Parts: sequence; structure tokens; C-alpha cells
Amino acid sequence: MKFGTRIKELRTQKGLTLDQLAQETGSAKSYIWELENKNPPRPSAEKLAAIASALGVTVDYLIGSDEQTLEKAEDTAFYREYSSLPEDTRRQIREMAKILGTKKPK
Amino acid sequence: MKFGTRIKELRTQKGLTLDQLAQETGSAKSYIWELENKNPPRPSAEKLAAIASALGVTVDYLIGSDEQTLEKAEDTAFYREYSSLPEDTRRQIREMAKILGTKKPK
DNA sequence: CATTTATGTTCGGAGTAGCGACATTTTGAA
DNA sequence: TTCAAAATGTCGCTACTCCGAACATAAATG
Repeated sequence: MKFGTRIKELRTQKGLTLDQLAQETGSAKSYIWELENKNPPRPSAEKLAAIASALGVTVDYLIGSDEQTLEKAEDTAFYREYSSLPEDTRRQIREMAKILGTKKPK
Repeated sequence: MKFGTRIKELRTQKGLTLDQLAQETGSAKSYIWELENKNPPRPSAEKLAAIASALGVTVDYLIGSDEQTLEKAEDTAFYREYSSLPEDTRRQIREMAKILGTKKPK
């Protein structure tokens, strides 16, 4: 699967417009469109990193060099972001997770 | 730390020459050299993926969006528990984290 | 309907990624 | 030492990334 398709799927799935995603990633919306629709694009790692971050996945997942499922990629990206947060915020999240986790334990 | 340095470290650590790494990654050795020494490089994701693969790391690690090692036991434990939760609960947590994370971005 | 507003698509051009060919330095065997 | 091979640097050129802004089309709004 081409990563252009992947980007488009993730973007629409999150209800984002080209413009919004472009804003968040510091790109031109025209360029995002070209990535999604034109072949074959060869974007810089910088751009891809910004896009991956905005979409909440890893670069490796986006370009398909990773056999990870989307679910796993999202979890990995989440953990990375979580790790960069200040301790008190992390603690809030952990506590909340604990509550959610025991509410309906499977 | 710049990823040029990271590449150089990994390459020499593996005892590879510029030429060898260039071979394995389908790049020109001159380009590998420029990546390692010139600033600021902005390589394509394609190239980086090939290099990361040859060096046995992820793209995300190479470009430094994966700077953190899993140091804190508490965090690691949290991630372990998080991973065991059902997807919809994980999604709730991720969304919550995103909000908390953007409230006061580090 | 006509008009506005949101979203998607096309296009020209500036600047640079990435290469090949050449230049310099380092290695190390005789 | 010597000097050829191997490794590291240098440079100019072409093709492509990425942008701004115009254009097209869909969706609201009244």
C-alpha cells in the first residue's frame, strides 16, 4: 500500500481537511494533496516526521518499512509523546488509565 | 544530537566505510558523507529508511523523534498495562493525553 | 435561485537533494 | 621510505521537493 493512501485514510478518519493537516505540519496544503494523490512522491524525512506526528503514528509505519499494524503504530507513537510530557501530566494520565482499566477489565 | 553524527557513529561502530554503506543503501558515497558532515541535511524518507535499515535502527530513532529510552520504571510499567487494555480504552487515553499534552507543551 | 464559504486541484518557479567525476588524505605491503 | 589502493572529501549540475497563489468544485446559507 502506498503511503499517500495511508495519509489520506488517517487524515479523513480523523476528520481533518487538507488545510488543517497542512497547518499542523507546516506544509502547504497543495503539497499534502500531492503526497496523497501524485505518484511517486519522495518527501523529506522532516516533512514525514511532522505528518506522522500530527496523525499520531510513526514514520516507519507511514512509509511501510514497518510491518506494524496501525494499532501498534498508534500505541508506539502515543508512548513516545507520553514520555516527553512532564511528570505531573504523566501521573494524571496513569491515574486515569488505572480507573479506565478497572472499570471494565475486558 | 544531529542525525549526521548518529549515522557516523553507527556506521563506524559497525566497521563500515562510506562506500560500503552507500552500496547497501543505494546512495552515492559522496551523499552519505554529506549527510554525516554537512549541515543541515534534509534527506528524503526513502534514503533514511534505507540507511536506518542498513544500520539496524528505526527512522524515528535516526531523526531523533525517538530520543527517549525507556528509563522510568513507572512509565514502562504503565505502558505495559496500557498495552493490555482494549483498543477503545487505549484510544480514550490517547485522546486524553493529547489534550493534556497540548495544554502546556514542553 | 445567487453568494458565500469550505475544500480540493493545478501550475510555475525557487531552491536543494543527490549524483558522478574528480581531488585529497590515509593505509599498509614490499 | 615508496607508492598504489582504499578511504575520505569537494564540486557542479540536473531533477525533483515544496511552496504560493490561482483556479475549480462542493457545501452551506439565505
